[in-house]
Amino acid sequence: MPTRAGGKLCSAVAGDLGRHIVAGRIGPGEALPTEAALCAQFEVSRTTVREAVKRLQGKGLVGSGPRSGTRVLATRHWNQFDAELLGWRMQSGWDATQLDQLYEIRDCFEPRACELAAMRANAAQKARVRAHFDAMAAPGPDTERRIAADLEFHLAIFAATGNDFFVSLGSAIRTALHLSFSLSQRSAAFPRRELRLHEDICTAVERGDGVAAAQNMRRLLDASRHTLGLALRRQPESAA
Amino acid sequence: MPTRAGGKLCSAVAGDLGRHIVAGRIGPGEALPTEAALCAQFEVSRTTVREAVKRLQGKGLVGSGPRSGTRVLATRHWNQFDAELLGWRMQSGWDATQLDQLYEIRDCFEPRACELAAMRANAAQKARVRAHFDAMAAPGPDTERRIAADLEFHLAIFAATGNDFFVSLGSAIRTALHLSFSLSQRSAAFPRRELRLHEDICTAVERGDGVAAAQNMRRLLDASRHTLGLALRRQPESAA
DNA sequence: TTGGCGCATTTGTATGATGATTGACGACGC
DNA sequence: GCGTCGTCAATCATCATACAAATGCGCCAA
Repeated sequence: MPTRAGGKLCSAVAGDLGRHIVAGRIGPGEALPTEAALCAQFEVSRTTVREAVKRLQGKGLVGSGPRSGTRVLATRHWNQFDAELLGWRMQSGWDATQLDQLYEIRDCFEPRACELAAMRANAAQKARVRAHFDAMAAPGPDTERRIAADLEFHLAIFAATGNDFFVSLGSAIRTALHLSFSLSQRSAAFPRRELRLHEDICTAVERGDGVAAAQNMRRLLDASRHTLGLALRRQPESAA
Repeated sequence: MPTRAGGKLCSAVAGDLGRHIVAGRIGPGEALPTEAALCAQFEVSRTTVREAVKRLQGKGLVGSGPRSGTRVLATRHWNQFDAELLGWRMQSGWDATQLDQLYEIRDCFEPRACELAAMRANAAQKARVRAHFDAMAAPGPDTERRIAADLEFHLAIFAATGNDFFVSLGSAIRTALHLSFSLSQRSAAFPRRELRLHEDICTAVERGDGVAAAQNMRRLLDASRHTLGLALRRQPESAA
């Protein structure tokens, strides 16, 4: 298997620079050190520095030009759905506001993804969703594996939509989901309600009941928010 | 202003490779030509080739490793929300299925974005939305400018949500929106209904009426779909 | 004051060389 | 005959150096 992330040094430099940028230590509009300075700072060759910077360019973090140096672009140019970028943001600290924004996004597309999955999933896709639920529900002390199963459960639903954009969204927030799953300490006290909601989603998808699947996903997101102690900014339509 | 896309040659090579890949001319799992071959093919140096490949790596299109060469990754690794990637996909042909997938995503995000914008936008943000609507509604033969105003209208709504993810989504699908706007030939026969719906959205946002804003955006998306001759996969809740 | 021009700095591109990693193939032992 | 292990070679990763191009800044002159 080819190394997905490419080389090592280059990735390390890109990661270091990326983390510095997303942490705000080099504000938008400011220039990065010159290539020569970066070479000295990281003790690597100019080739490596340039390849690292090219990675950041591809994510919309920086733009460069002769004489003006390499400058951090405004955040609106950043590709917030880039998996690496999200990872860097998380590692640089992740406050309640950012987590709230993430849930706002999940609110948008996860219920809808459930609905589409229920409407379109074939037998194999449904089986995968069920399998990941089973792995999640299985008793045992292996918290890490349960979190992984939870994550795969959500990703399987995205895959079942048959829409590449949903799949991509899933990959993008994979790390973020992993964080939020980890945050809710569910080792011993996995909320029974959340587990039940997962099962309800699973069943609804298998039945092809899109409305129920979406509804249960909304409830699950609300429950997850509650577990994390976040405010409910969304109007709970279960009240309507 | 620094050149946002970075260099020229490097970007050209990355674009050529990217287009080839998204067009499926180098299927997932297949290997790209070796660096030496690419140098010969594009008549550039290895430095340029490697920097271009690094850009593609950053987008999840390819992964590389010694001896195995640089291989195209499975589409699930691709960052579908990358603006450049979307642009390449469009330039490589854009069939009804892909356009439909795009609208499925817009269905998820845009109504909710309208709702949030209505709930949170400050005076300046509301003014920007209104200004772009005015530019769009202004009479005149300048179709291109009207399309640009339409695009900015949607982006302004994303910006007004105050959620970075929405902003990023806006940038990501910017090119796609531009295409879909262009597809619906609205030079002379700009559908009056769509214009009206834009105004309704604008007014609802100004009033702070999130529900109405979202509802009107749903109608606008449906109308836009209709204009493009796409099937309505979504259950129109206006019937409920 | 203002206009243009030149220069220095920084990025962009090219080239050649060396090292590190890994997949494949063949040799060897069981 | 089969499996394991070591060698080999292909390919990417990194480094070092050199030159070209572009552009912001300051200087100079009108």
